[in-house]
Amino acid sequence: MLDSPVVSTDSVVFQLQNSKLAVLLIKRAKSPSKGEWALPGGYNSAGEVTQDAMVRVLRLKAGLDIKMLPLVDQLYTFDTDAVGNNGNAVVVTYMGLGRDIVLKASDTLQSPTFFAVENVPRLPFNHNEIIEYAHKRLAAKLTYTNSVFALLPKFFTLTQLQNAYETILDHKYDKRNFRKKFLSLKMVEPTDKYLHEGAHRPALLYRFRHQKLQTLSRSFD
Amino acid sequence: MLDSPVVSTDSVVFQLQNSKLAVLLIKRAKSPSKGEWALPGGYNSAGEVTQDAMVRVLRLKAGLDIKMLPLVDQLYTFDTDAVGNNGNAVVVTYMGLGRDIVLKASDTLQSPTFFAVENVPRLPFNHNEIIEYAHKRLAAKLTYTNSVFALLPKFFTLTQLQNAYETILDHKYDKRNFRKKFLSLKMVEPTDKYLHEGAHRPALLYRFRHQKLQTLSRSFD
DNA sequence: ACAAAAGTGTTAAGAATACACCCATGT
DNA sequence: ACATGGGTGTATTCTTAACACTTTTGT
Repeated sequence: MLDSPVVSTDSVVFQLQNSKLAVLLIKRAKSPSKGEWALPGGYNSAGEVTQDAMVRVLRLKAGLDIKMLPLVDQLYTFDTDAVGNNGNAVVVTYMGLGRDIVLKASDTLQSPTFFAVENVPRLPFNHNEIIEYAHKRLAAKLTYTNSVFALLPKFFTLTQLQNAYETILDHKYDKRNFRKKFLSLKMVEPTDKYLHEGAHRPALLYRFRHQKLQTLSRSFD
Repeated sequence: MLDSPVVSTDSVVFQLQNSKLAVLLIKRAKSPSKGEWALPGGYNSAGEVTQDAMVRVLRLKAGLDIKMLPLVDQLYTFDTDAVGNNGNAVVVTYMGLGRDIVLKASDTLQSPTFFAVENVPRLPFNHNEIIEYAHKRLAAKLTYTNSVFALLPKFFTLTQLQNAYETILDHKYDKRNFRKKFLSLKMVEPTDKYLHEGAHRPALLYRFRHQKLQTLSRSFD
Protein backbone atom coordinates (compact mmCIF):
# COMPACT_ATOMS: atom_id res chain seq x y z
CA MET A 1 0.00 0.00 0.00
CA LEU A 2 1.33 3.41 -0.93
CA ASP A 3 1.33 6.31 1.44
CA SER A 4 -1.54 8.37 0.11
CA PRO A 5 -4.27 10.77 1.19
CA VAL A 6 -7.32 9.23 2.79
CA VAL A 7 -10.44 8.94 0.62
CA SER A 8 -13.89 9.77 1.90
CA THR A 9 -17.28 10.30 0.38
CA ASP A 10 -20.02 12.80 1.31
CA SER A 11 -23.53 12.84 -0.12
CA VAL A 12 -25.98 15.65 -0.66
CA VAL A 13 -29.48 14.17 -0.89
CA PHE A 14 -32.16 16.64 -1.93
CA GLN A 15 -35.91 16.40 -2.02
CA LEU A 16 -38.75 18.90 -2.05
CA GLN A 17 -40.61 19.40 1.21
CA ASN A 18 -43.46 21.91 1.57
CA SER A 19 -42.35 23.41 -1.72
CA LYS A 20 -38.87 23.99 -0.38
CA LEU A 21 -35.63 22.33 -1.34
CA ALA A 22 -34.50 20.17 1.58
CA VAL A 23 -31.24 18.36 2.27
CA LEU A 24 -30.60 15.23 4.30
CA LEU A 25 -28.41 15.62 7.39
CA ILE A 26 -27.43 13.20 10.15
CA LYS A 27 -26.01 13.60 13.61
CA ARG A 28 -22.35 12.71 13.70
CA ALA A 29 -21.60 9.67 15.84
CA LYS A 30 -17.89 10.30 16.21
CA SER A 31 -15.39 13.00 16.90
CA PRO A 32 -14.64 15.47 15.50
CA SER A 33 -17.92 17.36 15.79
CA LYS A 34 -19.64 14.43 17.50
CA GLY A 35 -23.36 15.11 17.94
CA GLU A 36 -23.46 17.91 15.38
CA TRP A 37 -25.50 17.86 12.20
CA ALA A 38 -23.53 17.03 9.07
CA LEU A 39 -23.81 15.51 5.62
CA PRO A 40 -23.81 11.73 5.61
CA GLY A 41 -20.34 10.58 4.69
CA GLY A 42 -17.41 8.50 5.72
CA TYR A 43 -14.09 6.99 4.83
CA ASN A 44 -13.68 4.51 2.04
CA SER A 45 -12.08 1.27 2.98
CA ALA A 46 -9.44 -0.28 0.77
CA GLY A 47 -11.00 -2.01 -2.21
CA GLU A 48 -14.16 0.06 -1.88
CA VAL A 49 -15.20 2.25 -4.74
CA THR A 50 -16.66 5.67 -3.88
CA GLN A 51 -20.15 4.88 -5.19
CA ASP A 52 -20.27 1.82 -2.97
CA ALA A 53 -19.12 3.87 -0.01
CA MET A 54 -21.97 6.29 -0.65
CA VAL A 55 -24.51 3.48 -0.80
CA ARG A 56 -23.16 1.93 2.37
CA VAL A 57 -23.08 5.18 4.32
CA LEU A 58 -26.59 6.21 3.32
CA ARG A 59 -28.01 2.86 4.34
CA LEU A 60 -26.04 2.62 7.54
CA LYS A 61 -26.36 6.15 8.85
CA ALA A 62 -29.62 7.34 7.30
CA GLY A 63 -31.50 4.10 6.61
CA LEU A 64 -31.86 5.24 3.02
CA ASP A 65 -31.73 2.78 0.15
CA ILE A 66 -30.07 4.34 -2.86
CA LYS A 67 -32.79 2.85 -5.06
CA MET A 68 -35.04 5.53 -3.58
CA LEU A 69 -33.01 8.10 -5.53
CA PRO A 70 -33.97 8.28 -9.20
CA LEU A 71 -30.91 10.39 -9.96
CA VAL A 72 -27.40 10.36 -8.53
CA ASP A 73 -24.53 12.45 -9.88
CA GLN A 74 -20.98 12.98 -8.91
CA LEU A 75 -20.52 16.57 -7.84
CA TYR A 76 -16.94 17.55 -7.19
CA THR A 77 -13.88 16.24 -5.42
CA PHE A 78 -12.54 18.42 -2.65
CA ASP A 79 -9.09 18.27 -1.22
CA THR A 80 -8.81 19.09 2.44
CA ASP A 81 -5.53 19.71 4.09
CA ALA A 82 -6.31 17.98 7.32
CA VAL A 83 -9.25 16.13 8.81
CA GLY A 84 -8.91 15.89 12.53
CA ASN A 85 -5.34 14.76 12.91
CA ASN A 86 -5.54 12.06 10.25
CA GLY A 87 -3.61 14.04 7.65
CA ASN A 88 -5.18 15.22 4.45
CA ALA A 89 -8.15 13.71 2.67
CA VAL A 90 -9.72 13.65 -0.74
CA VAL A 91 -13.47 14.00 -0.41
CA VAL A 92 -15.55 12.78 -3.35
CA THR A 93 -19.06 14.27 -3.21
CA TYR A 94 -22.28 13.03 -4.77
CA MET A 95 -25.70 14.58 -5.22
CA GLY A 96 -28.83 12.42 -5.05
CA LEU A 97 -32.34 13.55 -5.95
CA GLY A 98 -35.47 11.94 -4.59
CA ARG A 99 -39.16 12.37 -3.80
CA ASP A 100 -41.46 11.22 -1.03
CA ILE A 101 -38.56 9.89 1.01
CA VAL A 102 -39.87 8.74 4.35
CA LEU A 103 -37.19 8.35 6.95
CA LYS A 104 -37.74 5.82 9.71
CA ALA A 105 -36.42 6.64 13.12
CA SER A 106 -34.23 3.96 14.61
CA ASP A 107 -31.66 3.61 17.36
CA THR A 108 -29.15 2.21 14.92
CA LEU A 109 -29.41 5.30 12.68
CA GLN A 110 -28.07 8.78 13.24
CA SER A 111 -31.29 10.84 13.34
CA PRO A 112 -31.54 11.32 9.58
CA THR A 113 -33.56 14.49 8.95
CA PHE A 114 -34.37 16.73 6.01
CA PHE A 115 -33.64 20.42 6.57
CA ALA A 116 -34.92 23.14 4.27
CA VAL A 117 -31.77 24.39 2.59
CA GLU A 118 -32.43 27.91 3.86
CA ASN A 119 -32.54 26.61 7.45
CA VAL A 120 -29.45 24.47 7.40
CA PRO A 121 -27.38 25.24 10.50
CA ARG A 122 -23.68 25.89 10.38
CA LEU A 123 -22.05 22.55 9.67
CA PRO A 124 -18.57 21.18 10.33
CA PHE A 125 -15.86 20.79 7.68
CA ASN A 126 -16.84 22.43 4.41
CA HIS A 127 -20.31 20.90 4.39
CA ASN A 128 -22.09 24.23 3.98
CA GLU A 129 -19.93 24.96 0.98
CA ILE A 130 -20.70 21.52 -0.47
CA ILE A 131 -24.45 22.09 -0.11
CA GLU A 132 -24.19 25.49 -1.77
CA TYR A 133 -22.22 24.00 -4.60
CA ALA A 134 -24.76 21.19 -5.02
CA HIS A 135 -27.60 23.69 -5.06
CA LYS A 136 -25.89 25.68 -7.81
CA ARG A 137 -25.25 22.58 -9.85
CA LEU A 138 -28.83 21.43 -9.42
CA ALA A 139 -30.07 24.84 -10.56
CA ALA A 140 -27.87 24.65 -13.65
CA LYS A 141 -29.04 21.12 -14.40
CA LEU A 142 -32.69 22.14 -14.26
CA THR A 143 -32.08 24.64 -17.03
CA TYR A 144 -30.67 22.20 -19.56
CA THR A 145 -31.99 18.76 -18.57
CA ASN A 146 -35.24 17.16 -17.46
CA SER A 147 -33.74 16.35 -14.06
CA VAL A 148 -36.75 17.73 -12.13
CA PHE A 149 -38.44 14.43 -12.82
CA ALA A 150 -36.43 12.99 -9.94
CA LEU A 151 -37.85 15.52 -7.49
CA LEU A 152 -41.53 15.31 -8.40
CA PRO A 153 -43.99 12.46 -7.87
CA LYS A 154 -45.11 10.37 -10.85
CA PHE A 155 -48.20 12.55 -11.25
CA PHE A 156 -47.99 16.24 -10.59
CA THR A 157 -49.64 19.51 -11.52
CA LEU A 158 -48.01 22.19 -13.61
CA THR A 159 -48.18 24.46 -10.60
CA GLN A 160 -46.08 21.97 -8.63
CA LEU A 161 -43.61 21.82 -11.50
CA GLN A 162 -43.42 25.60 -11.62
CA ASN A 163 -42.94 25.75 -7.84
CA ALA A 164 -40.02 23.34 -8.09
CA TYR A 165 -38.31 25.57 -10.64
CA GLU A 166 -39.09 28.72 -8.72
CA THR A 167 -37.68 27.45 -5.42
CA ILE A 168 -34.56 25.92 -6.88
CA LEU A 169 -33.73 28.71 -9.30
CA ASP A 170 -35.00 31.40 -6.93
CA HIS A 171 -36.88 33.13 -9.72
CA LYS A 172 -40.56 33.78 -10.44
CA TYR A 173 -42.01 32.76 -13.78
CA ASP A 174 -45.10 33.83 -15.64
CA LYS A 175 -47.64 31.04 -15.43
CA ARG A 176 -48.75 31.16 -19.05
CA ASN A 177 -45.23 31.36 -20.46
CA PHE A 178 -43.98 28.64 -18.16
CA ARG A 179 -46.69 26.23 -19.27
CA LYS A 180 -46.28 27.05 -22.92
CA LYS A 181 -42.55 26.45 -22.70
CA PHE A 182 -42.74 23.12 -20.90
CA LEU A 183 -45.42 21.72 -23.13
CA SER A 184 -43.47 22.80 -26.21
CA LEU A 185 -40.35 21.11 -24.81
CA LYS A 186 -42.36 17.88 -24.69
CA MET A 187 -40.88 17.15 -21.30
CA VAL A 188 -44.30 16.41 -19.75
CA GLU A 189 -47.66 15.18 -20.98
CA PRO A 190 -51.18 15.47 -19.56
CA THR A 191 -52.92 12.47 -18.03
CA ASP A 192 -56.68 12.12 -17.51
CA LYS A 193 -56.43 12.47 -13.73
CA TYR A 194 -57.13 15.51 -11.64
CA LEU A 195 -55.92 16.61 -8.27
CA HIS A 196 -58.75 17.86 -6.04
CA GLU A 197 -57.24 19.59 -3.11
CA GLY A 198 -59.14 22.59 -1.90
CA ALA A 199 -61.90 25.08 -2.42
CA HIS A 200 -60.95 25.70 -6.00
CA ARG A 201 -60.86 24.25 -9.43
CA PRO A 202 -59.08 20.86 -9.54
CA ALA A 203 -55.77 20.67 -11.35
CA LEU A 204 -54.97 18.41 -14.26
CA LEU A 205 -52.19 15.96 -13.44
CA TYR A 206 -49.24 15.57 -15.79
CA ARG A 207 -46.42 13.06 -15.98
CA PHE A 208 -42.90 13.08 -17.41
CA ARG A 209 -42.48 11.45 -20.77
CA HIS A 210 -39.20 9.94 -19.62
CA GLN A 211 -37.91 8.95 -16.21
CA LYS A 212 -34.34 9.02 -17.49
CA LEU A 213 -32.04 12.02 -17.61
CA GLN A 214 -32.23 13.83 -20.95
CA THR A 215 -30.78 17.02 -22.33
CA LEU A 216 -33.37 19.53 -23.45
CA SER A 217 -33.49 20.67 -27.05
CA ARG A 218 -33.75 24.29 -25.94
CA SER A 219 -32.52 25.30 -22.57
CA PHE A 220 -34.64 27.06 -20.06
CA ASP A 221 -34.07 30.19 -18.06
CA MET B 1 -3.26 6.25 8.62
CA LEU B 2 -6.42 4.47 7.60
CA ASP B 3 -6.52 1.69 5.09
CA SER B 4 -7.92 3.44 2.07
CA PRO B 5 -7.85 3.44 -1.74
CA VAL B 6 -4.82 5.01 -3.37
CA VAL B 7 -5.27 8.50 -4.82
CA SER B 8 -3.87 9.48 -8.16
CA THR B 9 -4.28 12.38 -10.54
CA ASP B 10 -4.39 12.41 -14.35
CA SER B 11 -4.40 15.54 -16.50
CA VAL B 12 -5.83 16.20 -19.93
CA VAL B 13 -4.03 19.20 -21.42
CA PHE B 14 -5.55 20.48 -24.65
CA GLN B 15 -4.36 22.99 -27.17
CA LEU B 16 -5.11 23.70 -30.81
CA GLN B 17 -2.52 22.58 -33.34
CA ASN B 18 -3.00 23.04 -37.09
CA SER B 19 -6.63 23.79 -36.38
CA LYS B 20 -7.07 20.47 -34.62
CA LEU B 21 -7.67 19.79 -30.98
CA ALA B 22 -4.54 18.15 -29.55
CA VAL B 23 -3.88 16.45 -26.23
CA LEU B 24 -0.63 16.10 -24.31
CA LEU B 25 0.70 12.57 -23.82
CA ILE B 26 3.89 11.25 -22.29
CA LYS B 27 5.73 7.94 -22.45
CA ARG B 28 5.27 5.98 -19.29
CA ALA B 29 8.51 5.45 -17.37
CA LYS B 30 7.27 2.62 -15.18
CA SER B 31 5.32 -0.58 -15.30
CA PRO B 32 2.54 -1.26 -15.99
CA SER B 33 2.54 -0.19 -19.64
CA LYS B 34 6.11 1.08 -19.45
CA GLY B 35 7.11 2.85 -22.66
CA GLU B 36 3.52 3.31 -23.87
CA TRP B 37 1.89 6.67 -24.46
CA ALA B 38 -0.42 7.80 -21.66
CA LEU B 39 -1.88 10.85 -19.97
CA PRO B 40 0.50 12.51 -17.53
CA GLY B 41 -0.48 11.40 -14.06
CA GLY B 42 0.71 9.82 -10.89
CA TYR B 43 0.05 8.95 -7.31
CA ASN B 44 -0.53 11.55 -4.66
CA SER B 45 1.70 11.36 -1.69
CA ALA B 46 0.30 11.79 1.79
CA GLY B 47 -0.25 15.44 2.59
CA GLU B 48 -0.38 16.33 -1.10
CA VAL B 49 -3.52 17.86 -2.48
CA THR B 50 -4.62 16.71 -5.97
CA GLN B 51 -4.02 20.10 -7.62
CA ASP B 52 -0.46 20.10 -6.33
CA ALA B 53 0.05 16.58 -7.62
CA MET B 54 -1.12 17.73 -11.04
CA VAL B 55 1.30 20.66 -11.01
CA ARG B 56 4.16 18.45 -9.89
CA VAL B 57 3.49 15.74 -12.46
CA LEU B 58 3.16 18.15 -15.37
CA ARG B 59 6.41 19.84 -14.51
CA LEU B 60 8.29 16.65 -13.80
CA LYS B 61 7.10 14.47 -16.66
CA ALA B 62 6.20 17.02 -19.33
CA GLY B 63 8.29 20.06 -18.40
CA LEU B 64 5.10 22.08 -18.45
CA ASP B 65 4.55 24.92 -16.02
CA ILE B 66 0.91 25.12 -15.02
CA LYS B 67 1.06 28.90 -15.42
CA MET B 68 1.10 28.20 -19.15
CA LEU B 69 -2.51 27.05 -18.82
CA PRO B 70 -4.98 29.93 -18.64
CA LEU B 71 -7.77 27.56 -17.60
CA VAL B 72 -7.74 24.44 -15.44
CA ASP B 73 -10.88 22.59 -14.38
CA GLN B 74 -11.57 19.50 -12.41
CA LEU B 75 -13.20 16.97 -14.69
CA TYR B 76 -14.40 13.86 -12.93
CA THR B 77 -13.21 11.36 -10.35
CA PHE B 78 -13.00 7.81 -11.54
CA ASP B 79 -12.91 4.76 -9.35
CA THR B 80 -10.89 1.87 -10.65
CA ASP B 81 -11.06 -1.53 -9.13
CA ALA B 82 -7.43 -2.38 -9.46
CA VAL B 83 -4.33 -0.67 -10.77
CA GLY B 84 -1.57 -3.12 -11.39
CA ASN B 85 -1.65 -5.11 -8.21
CA ASN B 86 -1.80 -2.13 -5.93
CA GLY B 87 -5.49 -2.56 -5.11
CA ASN B 88 -8.06 0.00 -6.12
CA ALA B 89 -7.49 3.65 -6.82
CA VAL B 90 -9.43 6.86 -6.97
CA VAL B 91 -8.32 8.88 -9.97
CA VAL B 92 -9.04 12.60 -9.89
CA THR B 93 -8.85 14.08 -13.39
CA TYR B 94 -8.24 17.65 -14.48
CA MET B 95 -8.53 19.41 -17.81
CA GLY B 96 -6.13 22.22 -18.71
CA LEU B 97 -6.43 24.50 -21.73
CA GLY B 98 -3.52 26.30 -23.30
CA ARG B 99 -2.14 27.94 -26.43
CA ASP B 100 1.26 28.12 -28.08
CA ILE B 101 2.72 25.59 -25.70
CA VAL B 102 6.23 24.77 -26.79
CA LEU B 103 7.54 21.57 -25.31
CA LYS B 104 11.26 21.26 -24.83
CA ALA B 105 12.84 17.89 -25.33
CA SER B 106 14.94 16.73 -22.42
CA ASP B 107 16.36 13.51 -21.09
CA THR B 108 14.76 14.10 -17.74
CA LEU B 109 11.31 14.33 -19.31
CA GLN B 110 9.11 11.61 -20.73
CA SER B 111 8.85 12.66 -24.39
CA PRO B 112 5.90 15.03 -23.89
CA THR B 113 4.04 15.32 -27.20
CA PHE B 114 0.75 16.73 -28.42
CA PHE B 115 -1.38 14.31 -30.43
CA ALA B 116 -4.36 15.39 -32.48
CA VAL B 117 -7.30 13.94 -30.57
CA GLU B 118 -8.40 12.01 -33.64
CA ASN B 119 -4.97 10.33 -33.85
CA VAL B 120 -4.57 9.36 -30.23
CA PRO B 121 -3.44 5.73 -30.07
CA ARG B 122 -5.02 3.18 -27.81
CA LEU B 123 -3.90 4.09 -24.31
CA PRO B 124 -3.60 2.05 -21.11
CA PHE B 125 -6.05 2.22 -18.19
CA ASN B 126 -9.13 4.22 -19.09
CA HIS B 127 -7.16 7.08 -20.59
CA ASN B 128 -9.03 7.02 -23.89
CA GLU B 129 -12.29 7.26 -22.00
CA ILE B 130 -10.95 10.18 -19.96
CA ILE B 131 -9.94 12.07 -23.12
CA GLU B 132 -13.34 11.47 -24.68
CA TYR B 133 -15.03 12.70 -21.54
CA ALA B 134 -12.81 15.79 -21.45
CA HIS B 135 -13.57 16.53 -25.09
CA LYS B 136 -17.31 16.33 -24.42
CA ARG B 137 -17.01 18.60 -21.41
CA LEU B 138 -14.93 21.07 -23.35
CA ALA B 139 -17.51 21.10 -26.13
CA ALA B 140 -20.27 21.77 -23.61
CA LYS B 141 -18.25 24.53 -21.97
CA LEU B 142 -17.71 26.29 -25.29
CA THR B 143 -21.46 26.58 -25.71
CA TYR B 144 -22.17 28.40 -22.48
CA THR B 145 -18.91 30.08 -21.47
CA ASN B 146 -16.14 32.13 -23.07
CA SER B 147 -13.62 29.35 -22.39
CA VAL B 148 -12.21 29.41 -25.95
CA PHE B 149 -10.14 32.36 -24.85
CA ALA B 150 -7.75 29.89 -23.25
CA LEU B 151 -7.15 28.10 -26.54
CA LEU B 152 -6.59 31.10 -28.81
CA PRO B 153 -3.70 33.57 -28.89
CA LYS B 154 -4.21 37.09 -27.55
CA PHE B 155 -4.95 38.35 -31.07
CA PHE B 156 -6.85 36.16 -33.48
CA THR B 157 -9.09 36.36 -36.50
CA LEU B 158 -12.76 35.49 -36.52
CA THR B 159 -11.96 32.66 -38.88
CA GLN B 160 -9.60 31.19 -36.31
CA LEU B 161 -12.30 31.53 -33.68
CA GLN B 162 -14.82 29.83 -35.93
CA ASN B 163 -12.33 27.04 -36.68
CA ALA B 164 -11.87 26.42 -32.97
CA TYR B 165 -15.62 26.01 -32.49
CA GLU B 166 -15.98 23.87 -35.58
CA THR B 167 -13.21 21.43 -34.64
CA ILE B 168 -14.21 21.08 -31.02
CA LEU B 169 -17.95 20.89 -31.59
CA ASP B 170 -17.57 18.97 -34.84
CA HIS B 171 -20.10 21.18 -36.57
CA LYS B 172 -19.95 23.66 -39.45
CA TYR B 173 -21.30 27.16 -38.96
CA ASP B 174 -22.39 29.83 -41.39
CA LYS B 175 -19.73 32.52 -41.48
CA ARG B 176 -22.11 35.48 -41.39
CA ASN B 177 -24.27 34.09 -38.63
CA PHE B 178 -21.28 33.03 -36.58
CA ARG B 179 -19.79 36.50 -36.67
CA LYS B 180 -23.07 38.22 -35.93
CA LYS B 181 -23.60 35.98 -32.93
CA PHE B 182 -20.15 36.43 -31.41
CA LEU B 183 -20.10 40.15 -31.83
CA SER B 184 -23.56 40.43 -30.30
CA LEU B 185 -22.40 38.30 -27.36
CA LYS B 186 -19.72 40.91 -26.73
CA MET B 187 -17.22 38.14 -26.10
CA VAL B 188 -14.65 39.63 -28.49
CA GLU B 189 -13.78 43.07 -29.79
CA PRO B 190 -11.90 44.26 -32.88
CA THR B 191 -8.40 45.70 -32.61
CA ASP B 192 -6.69 47.88 -35.22
CA LYS B 193 -4.27 45.15 -36.26
CA TYR B 194 -4.45 42.91 -39.30
CA LEU B 195 -3.06 39.49 -40.02
CA HIS B 196 -1.40 39.30 -43.44
CA GLU B 197 -0.79 35.70 -44.25
CA GLY B 198 -1.27 34.79 -47.87
CA ALA B 199 -2.45 35.75 -51.27
CA HIS B 200 -5.68 37.20 -50.06
CA ARG B 201 -7.23 40.01 -48.15
CA PRO B 202 -5.69 40.44 -44.66
CA ALA B 203 -7.88 39.56 -41.69
CA LEU B 204 -8.80 41.94 -38.91
CA LEU B 205 -7.50 40.76 -35.54
CA TYR B 206 -9.83 40.57 -32.55
CA ARG B 207 -9.21 40.03 -28.88
CA PHE B 208 -11.28 38.71 -25.96
CA ARG B 209 -12.82 41.31 -23.74
CA HIS B 210 -12.00 39.18 -20.71
CA GLN B 211 -9.30 36.61 -20.05
CA LYS B 212 -11.31 35.14 -17.19
CA LEU B 213 -13.96 32.45 -17.42
CA GLN B 214 -17.45 33.91 -17.83
CA THR B 215 -20.88 32.50 -18.47
CA LEU B 216 -22.51 33.74 -21.65
CA SER B 217 -25.80 35.61 -21.51
CA ARG B 218 -27.19 33.47 -24.33
CA SER B 219 -25.76 30.09 -25.01
CA PHE B 220 -24.39 29.05 -28.32
CA ASP B 221 -25.11 26.05 -30.46
C1' DA C 1 -71.95 34.43 -3.19
C1' DC C 2 -67.38 34.31 -2.23
C1' DA C 3 -62.62 32.83 -1.95
C1' DA C 4 -59.03 30.26 -3.97
C1' DA C 5 -56.19 28.37 -7.32
C1' DA C 6 -56.62 26.52 -12.32
C1' DG C 7 -56.62 27.56 -16.81
C1' DT C 8 -56.13 30.21 -21.20
C1' DG C 9 -54.37 33.78 -26.05
C1' DT C 10 -52.38 37.72 -28.32
C1' DT C 11 -49.00 40.95 -29.50
C1' DA C 12 -44.36 42.77 -29.93
C1' DA C 13 -39.46 42.37 -29.74
C1' DG C 14 -35.47 39.71 -30.22
C1' DA C 15 -32.86 35.71 -31.89
C1' DA C 16 -31.87 32.12 -35.18
C1' DT C 17 -31.54 30.53 -39.77
C1' DA C 18 -30.88 30.43 -44.68
C1' DC C 19 -28.63 32.27 -48.33
C1' DA C 20 -24.64 34.78 -52.44
C1' DC C 21 -21.75 38.15 -53.79
C1' DC C 22 -17.91 41.74 -53.60
C1' DC C 23 -13.16 42.95 -51.48
C1' DA C 24 -8.16 43.09 -50.82
C1' DT C 25 -4.11 40.91 -51.38
C1' DG C 26 0.11 38.02 -53.45
C1' DT C 27 1.85 35.88 -57.39
C1' DA D 1 -5.73 38.35 -64.34
C1' DC D 2 -6.52 34.96 -61.28
C1' DA D 3 -6.72 32.42 -57.04
C1' DT D 4 -7.43 32.77 -52.16
C1' DG D 5 -9.65 33.57 -48.11
C1' DG D 6 -11.93 38.03 -45.82
C1' DG D 7 -15.82 40.46 -45.32
C1' DT D 8 -20.84 41.92 -45.56
C1' DG D 9 -27.08 42.31 -45.49
C1' DT D 10 -31.80 40.85 -45.80
C1' DA D 11 -35.95 38.20 -45.32
C1' DT D 12 -38.26 34.55 -42.77
C1' DT D 13 -39.21 31.80 -39.00
C1' DC D 14 -39.03 30.75 -34.29
C1' DT D 15 -38.65 32.04 -29.45
C1' DT D 16 -39.30 34.94 -25.67
C1' DA D 17 -41.64 38.23 -22.84
C1' DA D 18 -45.24 41.01 -21.29
C1' DC D 19 -49.75 41.11 -19.87
C1' DA D 20 -55.54 40.07 -17.35
C1' DC D 21 -59.52 37.71 -17.23
C1' DT D 22 -62.66 33.47 -16.96
C1' DT D 23 -63.41 28.76 -14.94
C1' DT D 24 -64.28 25.37 -11.48
C1' DT D 25 -64.57 24.00 -7.12
C1' DG D 26 -65.61 23.88 -1.65
C1' DT D 27 -67.65 26.21 1.94
